Amino acid sequence: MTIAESNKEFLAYEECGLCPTREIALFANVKPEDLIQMHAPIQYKVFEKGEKLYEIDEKADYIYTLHDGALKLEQQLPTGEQRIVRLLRRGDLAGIEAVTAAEYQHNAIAMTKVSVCKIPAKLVLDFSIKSPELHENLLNKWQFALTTSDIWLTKLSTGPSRHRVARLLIWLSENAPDEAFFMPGREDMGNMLSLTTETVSRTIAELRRDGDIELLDRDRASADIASLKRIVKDPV
Amino acid sequence: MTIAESNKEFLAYEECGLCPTREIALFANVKPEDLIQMHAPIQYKVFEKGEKLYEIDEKADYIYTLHDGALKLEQQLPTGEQRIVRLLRRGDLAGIEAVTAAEYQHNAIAMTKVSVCKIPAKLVLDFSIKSPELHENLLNKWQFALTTSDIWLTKLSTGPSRHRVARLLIWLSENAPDEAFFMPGREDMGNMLSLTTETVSRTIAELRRDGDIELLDRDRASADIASLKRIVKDPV
DNA sequence: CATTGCGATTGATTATAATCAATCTTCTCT
DNA sequence: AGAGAAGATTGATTATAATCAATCGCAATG
Repeated sequence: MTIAESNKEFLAYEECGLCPTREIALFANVKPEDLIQMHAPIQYKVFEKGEKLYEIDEKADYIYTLHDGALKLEQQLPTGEQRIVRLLRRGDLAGIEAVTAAEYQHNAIAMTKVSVCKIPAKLVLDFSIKSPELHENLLNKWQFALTTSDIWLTKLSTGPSRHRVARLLIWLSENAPDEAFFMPGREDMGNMLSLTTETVSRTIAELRRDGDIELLDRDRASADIASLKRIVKDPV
Repeated sequence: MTIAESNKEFLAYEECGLCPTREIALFANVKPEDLIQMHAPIQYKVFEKGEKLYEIDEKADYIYTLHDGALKLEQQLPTGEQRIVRLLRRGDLAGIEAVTAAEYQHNAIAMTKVSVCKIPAKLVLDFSIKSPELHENLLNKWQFALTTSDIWLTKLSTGPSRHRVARLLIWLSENAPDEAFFMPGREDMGNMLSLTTETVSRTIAELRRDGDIELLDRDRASADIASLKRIVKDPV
């Protein structure tokens, strides 16, 4: 860990007004005077890869805005199968159910080193009534989560393995500014797509042979998006 | 169509306060004085089986509360596959995205004869700021939709066909007061489970032979829930 | 009452993904 | 640098679901 990175752990934004993630997160457009009242009980935190932010059935008192890194929300079936139901990135909210439900509904696990703001749910609920901006943001975040869920159902859980993997890669590469994007481990990918590790691995290998993707790192890849879209017949 | 049924089409609840679905729907607990202001622009409507309430990319100006019947929300892939992402029943909201988004994100199609209230989205958005009760209901409905979506991902899109079908039947039978519950056609079931019509049909036939379910009607069935739960290792 | 048509079922075959098992790679830790 | 562990890949085989193709059953229709 570099010195710069380790410092991050102790860094706290004195005011949410200075937070670089604010404009894409929950507090976008919230009036400065409201923000000042809110920021005090908010904690800035860092989780290492593999750490758990919260777990299923735990009392849901906080919601988290994600500044950096990737986070998975997973559920488990009595048969033992794992299912990753969402993958969160910069600007996304984890534990949003804390606003309306008593317990968390997923295990939230850092897939990379992750930095978040930990916000008391009660604070959000109270202010969402006072601040129309926050109210609107909250509805937007909720809608976004639901839309994403729909995408996962239609695009990532339907069709042959080759299509599913291609669609996941397309989705991962969206919002990635540069060529490279985060590619989770094969097992995690399998748990997002309802496929086994081996099937995902074989499919990735195939796509590599065909020159559709290139692995840059353990968890970074670049892709020929147009080519991937051709596989799933998406408009390029 | 019986006379009673056809009359329904012309029936309108003069006041939302009298609506039998209110307590489980969007306007639960909303103050009577707020309700009186709101109910005027709300229309009571009936759709026949197969009719479309709205379609994808259509301008989203209304949300619908479902009084009776079953409604599917579906999306389509460029490859032609259909995916049913939600199945709505009494008390559920269709087109909830109208509150925050410009266009509908699904095709909404009646699976049975359906009765709804058609509510201008703008009305809901405006009042959700004035009425804390409506605000809370809206958040709850949103959370419920998301939780359901998660269930569909984990329980209906994961594991072997037998498990998926069993889990769908369990889910369908929940909230069904009596023994009988609504069972969609095989093709629709397939589009909920990412399985083909034939596979669903074979699985249903198997469950019938094993005495786990019984078909009462074209679209009604009763099930030995405990037995189904045993199949998917759910706590009985 | 026969006809039509749609949805459901069943059968035969093929395609696909899961499973079981063995390396191979990469990263970590000493 | 070397040992070990975890993850990824590849191979062989089996299980599972898709596909293609009939047939059946039931309800609506003339």
